[in-house]
Amino acid sequence: MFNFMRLIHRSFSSSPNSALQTFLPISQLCSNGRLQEALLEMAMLGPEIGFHGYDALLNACLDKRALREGQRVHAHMIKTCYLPATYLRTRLLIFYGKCDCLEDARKVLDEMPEKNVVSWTAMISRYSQTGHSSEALSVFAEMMRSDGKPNEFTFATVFTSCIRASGLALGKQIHGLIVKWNYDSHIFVGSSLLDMYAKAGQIVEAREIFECLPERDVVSCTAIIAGYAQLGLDEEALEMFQRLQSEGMSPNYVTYASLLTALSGLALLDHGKQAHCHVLRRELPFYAVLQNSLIDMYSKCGNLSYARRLFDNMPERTAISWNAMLVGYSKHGLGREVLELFRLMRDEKRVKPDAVTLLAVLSGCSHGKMEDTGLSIFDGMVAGEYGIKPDTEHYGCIVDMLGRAGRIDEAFEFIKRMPSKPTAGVLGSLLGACRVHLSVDIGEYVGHRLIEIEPENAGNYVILSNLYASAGRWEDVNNVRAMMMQKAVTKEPGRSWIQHEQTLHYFHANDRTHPRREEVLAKMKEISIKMKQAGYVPDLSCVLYDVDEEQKEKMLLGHSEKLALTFGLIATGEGIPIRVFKNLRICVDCHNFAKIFSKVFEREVSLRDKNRFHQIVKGICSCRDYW
DNA sequence: CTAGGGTTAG
Repeated sequence: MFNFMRLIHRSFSSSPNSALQTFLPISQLCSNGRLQEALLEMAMLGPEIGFHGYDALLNACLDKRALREGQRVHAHMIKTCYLPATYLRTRLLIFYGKCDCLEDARKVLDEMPEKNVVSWTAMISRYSQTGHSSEALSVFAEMMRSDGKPNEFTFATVFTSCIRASGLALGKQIHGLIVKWNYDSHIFVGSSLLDMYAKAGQIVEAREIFECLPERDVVSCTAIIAGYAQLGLDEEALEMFQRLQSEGMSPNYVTYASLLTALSGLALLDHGKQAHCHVLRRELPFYAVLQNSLIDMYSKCGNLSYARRLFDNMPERTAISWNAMLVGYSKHGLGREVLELFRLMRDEKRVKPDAVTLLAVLSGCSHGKMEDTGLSIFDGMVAGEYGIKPDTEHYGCIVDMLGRAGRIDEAFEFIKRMPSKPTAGVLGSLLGACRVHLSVDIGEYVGHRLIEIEPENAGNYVILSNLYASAGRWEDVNNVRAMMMQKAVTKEPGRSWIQHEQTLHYFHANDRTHPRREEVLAKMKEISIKMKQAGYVPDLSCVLYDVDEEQKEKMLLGHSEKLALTFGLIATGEGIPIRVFKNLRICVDCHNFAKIFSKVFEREVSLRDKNRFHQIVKGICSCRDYW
């Protein structure tokens, strides 16, 4: 009896043309992965394939992302005048969406006589995932107009498009809606919502939403970590990472990518290496995103050879991989390496250079003292050679480059030639150059225009007053300071830090907070004598206060990077390299001090400031005194 | 059936 049944069964499945058995075979063939045979079967039949048959076919096509096969199924429905129900139409929509045929998906949606939450949401999220934010929003708007009720799936996806396409205003309105409908404590909705606030720079709001979530998971924690890291609030990012771990969650590869951004910012090489080890030991998927952030971390922590090794071993490099590596060379002032790598990138033709690539290349020319090469690359961009038209940022980069080289007049002319109005950033970098090269006339003009454009930015007042100070125009200095007191918010204070035994030691100018400050000051007194014997002459023009010379010298020795260097000398053993980091640009006097320091105490010194690296060995700096 | 977090720029 048993054998007999099996015989019958076999004969059924081996004679596909008999209309009697169609129904079972199609779905069975589909679930066995035999899609081609199922399609053959389909071709022999009419609308009697029915709901289950079509559903199975579409599922199989979706599984394999088999676009042409799916199109045949769709065509078959039309040819046989089969009228699919909302469910099947939605499956069709999802199929087209996942195959990146968004127009076809949209057509299916438009032609649906009855749309439900799932069909609306599937369309919105597909638009959102492929970066079509404004389309996503317009479908959402249409959904609201036609009385469609969004659910938690819809809200979880819509905030991403809000922030990308239309700023925070719309997002806030929708936020109001979800509070009314009680979706705001849903974890998917909440993490998307907090992410939106974080990306808009409203990190306090983001944190509040995070804290109000009834439960937390890796994704919501990662969202808040990434939010902090993207705003440069690196310590807060680290804190949240520790909290994630202490609450027993396992970081995933996205979490590590964001963590590494924060570690790069703080230049915590040891922690970065630890993170790298964890990733390898826990066998997390080693996606390009993660490798890119490792490349960035190593190069920003001064370890270019590790970065390059990772880069060389990548099986599949994205544009971001190339960009991260280019930026690494650029920050170390290695202009020729930047150009060499850029050439390789263009030769390889696997990925196209993007706007950031060209920015990195131009800034590489800038830091590497190769202005003329930079200018000719810029001309190439204008001529369409790289497929990237220069935007404001590229113009800014050229202004920065010319300014750094002391070609202030050219930089000024260049700004006048810009097709759009110069942004505050562009003017700011020219003002900075005027300060460095003591170009008082142009600096005065630019400075006052900048203050008109952004009166709240304290940095502008500071640089302008410094410029006046170095020209000895103390009355103007006082005027500018008075204006600043009236209008501006306080500027970020300069500080330097150094890592010692798993702790970051921070120093401000004339520090009064560090527990070992007395010891550091005593040591500073001692070494300043040795330094002077070795040829250190304090550069009093770096002091921007109208005080006597003795006072000026004292102020110079109080600079935060000198304190950190001195601490490094006390805290570490002979011959150990000292690595100091500063949140602002390093001053000329401190640079000179560090060079002589490295010679006198036989220490390699590595200094990373806001813009770049200085690797100092035996009194010679990798920047060749050009920065 | 539909959903959230990601790396590079200065």
